[in-house]
Amino acid sequence: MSEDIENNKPSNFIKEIIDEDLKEKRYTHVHTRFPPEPNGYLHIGHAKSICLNFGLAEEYGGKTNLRFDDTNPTKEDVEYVESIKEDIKWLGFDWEDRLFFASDYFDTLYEYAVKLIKKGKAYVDSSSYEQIKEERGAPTKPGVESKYRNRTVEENLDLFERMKNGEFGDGEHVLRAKIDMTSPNMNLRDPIMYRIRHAEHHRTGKEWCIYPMYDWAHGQSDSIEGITHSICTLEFENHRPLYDWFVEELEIHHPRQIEFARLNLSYTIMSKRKLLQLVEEGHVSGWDDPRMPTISAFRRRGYTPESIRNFSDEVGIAKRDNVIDIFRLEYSIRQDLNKRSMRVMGVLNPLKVELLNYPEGQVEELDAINNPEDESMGKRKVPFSRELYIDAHDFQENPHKKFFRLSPGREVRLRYAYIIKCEEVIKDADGNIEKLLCTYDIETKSGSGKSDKKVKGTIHWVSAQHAVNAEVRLYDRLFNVPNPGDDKDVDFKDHINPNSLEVLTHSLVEPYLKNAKPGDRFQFERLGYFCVDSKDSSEDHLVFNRTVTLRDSWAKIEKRGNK
RNA sequence: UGCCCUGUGGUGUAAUGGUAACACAGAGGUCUCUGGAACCUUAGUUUCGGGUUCGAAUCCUGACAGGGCAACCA
Repeated sequence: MSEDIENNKPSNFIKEIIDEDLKEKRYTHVHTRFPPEPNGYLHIGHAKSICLNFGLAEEYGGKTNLRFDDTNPTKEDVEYVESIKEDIKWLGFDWEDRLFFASDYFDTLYEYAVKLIKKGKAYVDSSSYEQIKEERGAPTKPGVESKYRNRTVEENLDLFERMKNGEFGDGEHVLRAKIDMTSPNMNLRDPIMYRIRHAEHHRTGKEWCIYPMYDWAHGQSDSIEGITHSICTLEFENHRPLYDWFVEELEIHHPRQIEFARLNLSYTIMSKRKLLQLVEEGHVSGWDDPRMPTISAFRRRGYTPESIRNFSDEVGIAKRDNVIDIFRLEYSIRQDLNKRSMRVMGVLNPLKVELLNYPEGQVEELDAINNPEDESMGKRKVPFSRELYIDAHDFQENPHKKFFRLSPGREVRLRYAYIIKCEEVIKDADGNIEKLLCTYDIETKSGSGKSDKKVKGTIHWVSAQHAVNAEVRLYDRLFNVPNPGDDKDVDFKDHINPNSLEVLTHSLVEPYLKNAKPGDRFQFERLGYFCVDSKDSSEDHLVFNRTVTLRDSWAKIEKRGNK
C-alpha cells in the first residue's frame, strides 16, 4: 500500500513512481505543470489532467505551473488563453506567479538548437515537404537519409541563422535533429525541430518567422522550468525517447515523463477538433453551450467545481483505454447539489387546478423547508390560493397502475400544503385537458397534525396569481450513442441527438425565485437541479438550465411499461 | 505486419506471490409530505494456453484482442 493515508484520495501508479523517485532521491521534490495549447476551450478530460497535476503537487507539497504550449501561431489565440485561465481558476487551482508560455523560451530554444548544430546533432534540410514525407518511410518501412543530412556545421549554422532572419519563405527549409532514419520509432527519424512560418504570434508578434515544433519545445520547456514529473497522455509515450534524447544531448535537467490514459465520457466526444466543428457549424450555440463537455459549458449548466474535482479523483488514473459512464458524472453533481442546494417549486408544463371549496381571494403563506439535508438553511413562505398550477406530468386521466399522482377521483398531497382530490376534468373542444376542478381537505394542512390521512403521492405546485414566468432549458445527451467518436464509417455528427435541447417558455416558478441571480443553483423539487443561465437570463426574463434530473424511479417504471 | 503500450464484473478503479474488493450502473426492499436523499439485500469479474511456486490477477513464456505511431499539429 502506498503511504498517502492522510488524504483520502486513492493511490495510483503515478504516485507509486513519484514515491520511488523521492525515495531514491532522483528528485528532492515534486513540480508538475499543466501545458495546454491555446487552440480551443478546455474540456472535462483536461479537467482530469488539471486535477491530477495540481492535486499531485498539493499532496506532495510541491508546485504546479501553468504553461501554454503556444508554438503554432496559426492555430492559437488569446481568447483561448483567457478562457483556459478562467476555467482553471474556477476549478479552484492556483498557479500563483507561475504563468508561462513556451514562447517565453523561444530565445533559449534557439540557442539550444545552435548547440545541437554545433555538436553535429542537427541540420538544415532543404528538401520539399513531399520529399521529407517520402523519406521518412512508414512504420514497417525504414526511412532514408536526406541528401542534406551531411551538411557542414558551418553551413547549417549559416542557413539556420538566415532562416531566423527571414531570408527564406515558408517551407523552404527546416531544422532537423540528426538521429536515426531507420529507427523503428518514427519519432526518432530525424524529427523536425523548426519550420519557417511567416505568421504573427499572439504574444511575440512578428519577432519570429521560425517556430519550434511541439516535440522540440515541450521537453525543453519542462526542463527549463525544473519540472520533475511531466504527466501527459498515452499518445506521447513514443515521443519520450525523443524528449530524453534532447535533454541528454543538451545536458540539461531531465524531467520524468509519465503517461496516463485520457478520459473518455460516454455519449460525448473529447476531441478538440470535433468540438470546434460543432461550434463552427452551429450544432451548438458555442463552446459554452451547456450540452458541450467543456468546462465552461459545465459551469454554465450548473455543475460545481467540487463535483468535477470529485469526479476526477474518483474515476482514477491508469494506462488502459477507458470510457467513463456519464452516470458517474451525474452521480457526482447530484451528490454535491443534494447537500447544498435550496429547494424550490417550479412547474415545467403548467396545468391549471381550481380548488372549488377554497375561499376566493384568500391567500395563505405556507412554510416550506429550504433544504432537508441542511437545517441551517431554514425555511421560507410559499403563497397558496384557490387557483394553482401543477405539472401536466403529474396528472393521468387513465392512470398506469403504479402511478401515484393525481387522477380523476383520486387524492394527492400538494407539497407543504393540503391533500386535494380531483373531482372533474375540464376539456376544450378538441378534447385537450384545460383545467382540473378539485377540492381540498382543510384538515390535512402540512404541519397541522389534525389529520393522519395518508396518500401515496406528493406533487409540487405554484399559486397562479403569484407564480413567476420562466424559460426552462432541458438538456439531454448531445449524442445518442455511447461512443459517437468511435465509428469510423459514420460521421460523428450523424449521431447527434436531435432532442438534446428542449426549451419550455411557459414554465412557472414560485415567487421566491423572482430575484434569482445568474449562476444561482436550485433544486426544483421532484424534478432536478437548475441553474440560472449566466448569459440569457435577466430580471424580466428568467432562464433556467437543467443541470441534471433527480434520480427518477418513476421514469424507470414508465420505460419498462412501454416495452 | 515494425516498434511502443494495455488486457480484472456492464463501466471504471483496487488487490504489489497468500480469502479478488470498492464505486457507479442493474435487480429487489425499508423509509419518506420530494417516486429525491438515506439505509438494507442481491447478482455479476481476473482474455486464452503453457511454465515457476505449497500457493499466481500478480512472476516467466507463447498466443489472442484492443489502442498508439508514417502533420513543416499538439
